[in-house]
Amino acid sequence: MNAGGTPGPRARSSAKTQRQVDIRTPQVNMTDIAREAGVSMATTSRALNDLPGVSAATREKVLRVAAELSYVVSPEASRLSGGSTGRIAVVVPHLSRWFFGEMLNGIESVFRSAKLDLMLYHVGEADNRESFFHELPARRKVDAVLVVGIPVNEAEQTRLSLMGVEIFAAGGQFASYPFVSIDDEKCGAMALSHLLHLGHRRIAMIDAIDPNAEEWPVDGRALAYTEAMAASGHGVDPSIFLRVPWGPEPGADAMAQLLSLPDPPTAVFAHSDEIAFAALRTARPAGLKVPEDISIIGVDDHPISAQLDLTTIGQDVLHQGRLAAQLVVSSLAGGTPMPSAVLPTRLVLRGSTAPPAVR
Amino acid sequence: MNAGGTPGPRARSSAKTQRQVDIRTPQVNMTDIAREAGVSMATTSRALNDLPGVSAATREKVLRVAAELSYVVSPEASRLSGGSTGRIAVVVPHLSRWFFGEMLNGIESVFRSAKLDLMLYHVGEADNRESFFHELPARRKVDAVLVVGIPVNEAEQTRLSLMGVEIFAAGGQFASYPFVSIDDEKCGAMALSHLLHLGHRRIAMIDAIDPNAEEWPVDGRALAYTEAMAASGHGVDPSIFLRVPWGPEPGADAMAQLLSLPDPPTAVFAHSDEIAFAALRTARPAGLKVPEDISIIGVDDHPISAQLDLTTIGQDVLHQGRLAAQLVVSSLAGGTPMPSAVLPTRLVLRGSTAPPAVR
DNA sequence: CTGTTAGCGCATTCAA
DNA sequence: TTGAATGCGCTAACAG
Repeated sequence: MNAGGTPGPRARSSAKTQRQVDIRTPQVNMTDIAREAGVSMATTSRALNDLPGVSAATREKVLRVAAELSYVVSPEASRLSGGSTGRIAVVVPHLSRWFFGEMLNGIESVFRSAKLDLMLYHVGEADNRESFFHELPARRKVDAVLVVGIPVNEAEQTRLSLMGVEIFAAGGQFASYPFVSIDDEKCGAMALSHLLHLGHRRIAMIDAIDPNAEEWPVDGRALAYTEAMAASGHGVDPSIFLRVPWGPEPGADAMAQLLSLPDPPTAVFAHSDEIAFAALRTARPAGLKVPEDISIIGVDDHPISAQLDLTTIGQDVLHQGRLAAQLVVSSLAGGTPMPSAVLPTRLVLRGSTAPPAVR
Repeated sequence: MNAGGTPGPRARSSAKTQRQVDIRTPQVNMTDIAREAGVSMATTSRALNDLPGVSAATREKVLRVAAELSYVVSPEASRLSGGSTGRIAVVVPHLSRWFFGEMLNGIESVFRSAKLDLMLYHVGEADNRESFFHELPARRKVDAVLVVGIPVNEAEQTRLSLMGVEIFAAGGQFASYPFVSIDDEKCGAMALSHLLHLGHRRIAMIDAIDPNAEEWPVDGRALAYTEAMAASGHGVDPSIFLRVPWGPEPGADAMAQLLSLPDPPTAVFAHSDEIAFAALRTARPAGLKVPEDISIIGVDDHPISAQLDLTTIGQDVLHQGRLAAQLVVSSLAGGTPMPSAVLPTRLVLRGSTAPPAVR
């Protein structure tokens, strides 16, 4: 009976939050724009979704009306009825480090132009990581997951793909799912090659490890270090191969430790620029000049590195982010999948490295 | 006819992306768990949503079955049927600057524990800004918008509130909507007070302006500078009050310009630490020692500031982010609204400031 | 305390 | 090329 034109259940009496009145602007829905455009909902839907089977004139009219009423499809309803969510989850292990901000920057720009919404998730500790992989994919909250800088283990991969969510990676390591990154080993090799060519023999490394991660096979940069040292015939001296948690303090402590050695290194390869900054900062008060007394090289080409005159192995993080996002977009679009990409790194020569002082 | 037990419309032939087969794991839905638990969907829903009116036994049984089948309610369906979206839009003007990363960090942590999803939007240029405010609010994509570091103009506010989306701000300025920030004027006053107390008379400011913004009433830090200089009786010399675009290069250029003056300043107040870094970096090659020849003070207490021994006006960005997010959460929860907050700043005394050299 | 019923807004068959 | 009808999975009245 009430199927006629009566208000019906539309006027919900606002269950829990007894608000004054439900003054919400009447939400424009597809029915409205269909009526306004003088066509059926089916046609409206087709026009809006750019599907075939709609005359140009009709489509244009629908789009115009939709624009006028500033209508946007409800992602919930669209989703429920079988479409995609139009959302991508981006998972990062850190938010206040330059590298991840830059990645987000690149990723966001691509998603924005593809009209995809970016859902940001910060997974640090193991527990929230577990809850992330458990909860997020559930019920298809997103169409895909793009993880930045961290590995996804087997179980997590399985869970995601079971839920129909594709995985992509940026800035991590080579993975079984599509990814974009640099070659950390080559990166390390470049740094070591530079130092060795300068004539350094006693080269230290301050490697940064993530206490929360236990799955990355081996840190490529550290691997390159040990290999290069071994290959050069100098061998790896454990006392100058330090692995510390990421951060300024641990980095500074490691540097101090190196400098206090009876036979300190003449050069230091820092896992990343931010660690190198700490090393630079520690060398000076210790009475050492960079690069005269000790050379320091980092990785990233952080914006501040130029200001500190730090020699580094540069990578184009923004580009990695963009490329990874494009990987996602193109894959979702369904065309031929883009291949994973390994981006080049480059030696950025500045003033923090020089030949060792003659003894 | 096909209403019986035939595959029916479930086995969609995947319109655009002719995938191999639709091998998706059969999604468990509420109907399944209701059947399995031997109760109705309504009861199941109530049990799952922790609503009253369900016997303890029944509830437990439902929860157990749900757990066994690792079932999670579909947020889409749940929302469609009348709830909120559970999503908050966070709008930032920059992504690769420390300040914004730290803000995101704080914000994300609160949203995560409140089980809200964070949708990240980067609005830089005016055009994408316009499209953001035009597209986003429509159709309840989010329950609220938290803007970081930028103002929202009247039109944008109107548009959002019309769509039933509440606005909140973090790290910006005082606004008509709920916000959390520091007092930029007081912040500037602290810096100036410090320099004046040290005995500086000729104090420069390198202010960073955002070329894209035109709406912030007046930059509080710059205002404090001009006021303090005027109040101290030294007046404002336009030749040492520089306003440049944010960034290392503009900052360095500004510093170089100051140093090339016939009567260079003895102290520099930089809009933010990152500008101060550039200033530090520029002073040295020019043959000036910091702080002996020139004092430099920044704002933020960026992690690298400690390493560069930069005196600065510190602010707790992480806390601002958290507080702002809590503002959103509590408001959405519907209880008594939390008040806007102005967080304190502090003088972080380091080695880049000292009394001016006696002439 | 529990089940029945009716949509939420949209995409998608199928028939026209 | 279009329209009418159906259901996506769930919540919220309303009865029992």
